[in-house]
Amino acid sequence: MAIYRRLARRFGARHWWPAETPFEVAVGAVLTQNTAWTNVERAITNLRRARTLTPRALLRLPPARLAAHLRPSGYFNIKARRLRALVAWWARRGDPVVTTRHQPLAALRQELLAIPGVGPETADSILLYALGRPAFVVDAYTRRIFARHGWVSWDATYDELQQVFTRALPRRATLYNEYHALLVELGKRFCAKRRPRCDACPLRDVGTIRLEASAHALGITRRSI
DNA sequence: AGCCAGGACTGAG
DNA sequence: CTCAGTCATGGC
Repeated sequence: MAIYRRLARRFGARHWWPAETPFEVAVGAVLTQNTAWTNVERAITNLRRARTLTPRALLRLPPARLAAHLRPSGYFNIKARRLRALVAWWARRGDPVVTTRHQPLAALRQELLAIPGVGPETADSILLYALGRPAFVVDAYTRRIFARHGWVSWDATYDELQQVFTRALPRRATLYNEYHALLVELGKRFCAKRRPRCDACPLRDVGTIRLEASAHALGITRRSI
C-alpha cells in the first residue's frame, strides 16, 4: 500500500462525499456524471430550497420542473430522467440503507446497473458512499493517474481497473472510501487533463519503485497499491 | 474563445 | 464489439 499511504500522509483523512444523507449521496452520484462538483452543488441547493430533496417529493415533481432545478449541473434533461429512475428504485426499495443490508454485493450492484442512467461508476459510488459497501470506485482521475504513471494501460476497462485495487487491497469499505477520495484529491491538484503538475505530484517518485514480476495481469504489485 | 469537469447511452459499421 | 457522437452548464 505504498501509494495509498503516501496519499494519506499527504492529504490526510478525507471523510468523503460532500452530502448530508445517503439519499443525497445517491442524487449527487447521478448529477456529477462528467460534471464539476460545484455545478452539482447548485442543483442540489435548488432541490433543497424547493423542499424536493426527498424520494417522494422528488417523484411528485413534474419532469420539466425537475429538469429546471437540475439546469446548473448540465445535461439537465437526461439527468432529470436518470435521477427519476434512480429515485423510483430508491422509493420502491424503501430505505435501501436498511432493506439492502443483507443482499449480496454482486446482486445489489446488478440491480443498480439495471437502472437506466446508472453505469459502473455511479453504481459503485452509491454502493460505497451511500450504502457503505466495499465497491471500489473507478473514475476518470483514477484512470488518468494510473495510466500516466504507466501502471495500467490507457484502454483498461472499468472492471480491469477496479480489479487492480480489489485484488490488492483488503476488502474494506472504509479503505475504499478513503482511497478513492484521495485519488480525486490528487487528481484535482496534480493530474488535471490540461495542466498536469507532474513535477509536484506526490507520486512522482513512486514510478521508480521497482515493480516485481506480477502475479496478476496488470503489472502492479500488491505492495505498491 | 476554447477546453474541461468525479459518465452513460445510442447508433453505425 | 468498438467507438465517435450526444448531452449542457459554469469556471478558468
